[in-house]
Amino acid sequence: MPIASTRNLIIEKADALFYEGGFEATSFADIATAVGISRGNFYHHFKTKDDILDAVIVLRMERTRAMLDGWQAEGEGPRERILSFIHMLIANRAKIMAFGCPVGTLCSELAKLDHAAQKRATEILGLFRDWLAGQFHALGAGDQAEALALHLLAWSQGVAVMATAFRDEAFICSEVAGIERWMANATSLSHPV
Amino acid sequence: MPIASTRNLIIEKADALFYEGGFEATSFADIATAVGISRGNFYHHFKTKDDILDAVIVLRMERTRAMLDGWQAEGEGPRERILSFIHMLIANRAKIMAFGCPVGTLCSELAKLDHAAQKRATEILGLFRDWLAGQFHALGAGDQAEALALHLLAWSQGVAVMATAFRDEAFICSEVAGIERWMANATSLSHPV
DNA sequence: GAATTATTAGGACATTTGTCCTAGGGCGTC
DNA sequence: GACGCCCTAGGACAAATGTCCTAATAATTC
Repeated sequence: MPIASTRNLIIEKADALFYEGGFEATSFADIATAVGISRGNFYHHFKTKDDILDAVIVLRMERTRAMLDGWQAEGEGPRERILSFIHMLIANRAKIMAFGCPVGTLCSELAKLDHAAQKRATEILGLFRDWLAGQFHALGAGDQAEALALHLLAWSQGVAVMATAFRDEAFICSEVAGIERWMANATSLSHPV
Repeated sequence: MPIASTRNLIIEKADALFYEGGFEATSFADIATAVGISRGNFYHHFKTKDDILDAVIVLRMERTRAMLDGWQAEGEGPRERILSFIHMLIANRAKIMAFGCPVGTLCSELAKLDHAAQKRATEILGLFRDWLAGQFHALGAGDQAEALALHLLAWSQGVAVMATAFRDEAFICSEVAGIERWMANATSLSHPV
């Protein structure tokens, strides 16, 4: 856990505000107010808004890596690890219904803004993809591992978008159940989708 | 086809700009420039930015309804109609890779902005859901029809998000092929997912 | 304790934002 | 030809935006 320096506080609050309100709609003033510092102080830590975005992406990458490493170290099998990933949809359902998936919505927004950081944001999705591919590989999926990983990522992204649009908690649960059924079906894993 | 009045031109351009740049990031000036009129003229047609958004949503609803009605009238069976829906992912892949799904990204953005129009935007997704549910019902899915419709909608939304993030055309194609396989499998249709 | 650096507050700056007003031009109707 | 009405241009307006400067304070180093 990093020290609670002003800089880290800014990144923390910016992370939440970018998630809950979007990058474009969140202003310097919003973040400064949330942190409780003056706008002038802000400039000492971050020269531009894009610099904050970069820092937020770095933070999210570190947290994602830490989360994946944590699941990896828990000692259970790849099937259980994949379920840990999927159950994020349940654990974070309230926030997902309100704001969507933090990574997916950021990638979408940055794509529309034609923002240089979009590539880096996508790398977070890449972390999930590679980690999931590793799990599927361990399950014996062979060269289908990455395709299965991408498919599962897309599935969860779709659930997040729909859950946000319809504010439908039951839908999240039924889709997660569907993924669990899909995971339990060994045949599906050698023949993707 | 509506007449090309200034008002309709504004809605048309706003529709494209909202899609390609996002609602929040698109300004009055952007739309006025795209249409080729002065900002003052603008106000005569739309009092607020939200009014334009409403008009854009109405336009998209009409176009969606027209598209669905068109597929309905083509005389083929429900299975072919559902495939028409899915093949939008292929037909619009260039735009989807650049800007995502017009409806999904709008719903996500409006959710973050806590915008009053989010509900209306979601109704466009509702049109697709109800139409798809009708097709699944015609396929004999019974009371599973709506669940299947939501699942397929989520699937396509997920593909759109991933395609945007990774700019991956091959992924779109392979997922569409997966959906076609899923559609061809009658067993899946009585046991969703 | 002095010197240097890091951090802070407050505000300036030009630009852009959404919104709104006014004045005039083009139009058809009496 | 005069009237009224829709449409248009241009700009005014306060507020907010990202960016940047200066001066004062706090912390660290010697």
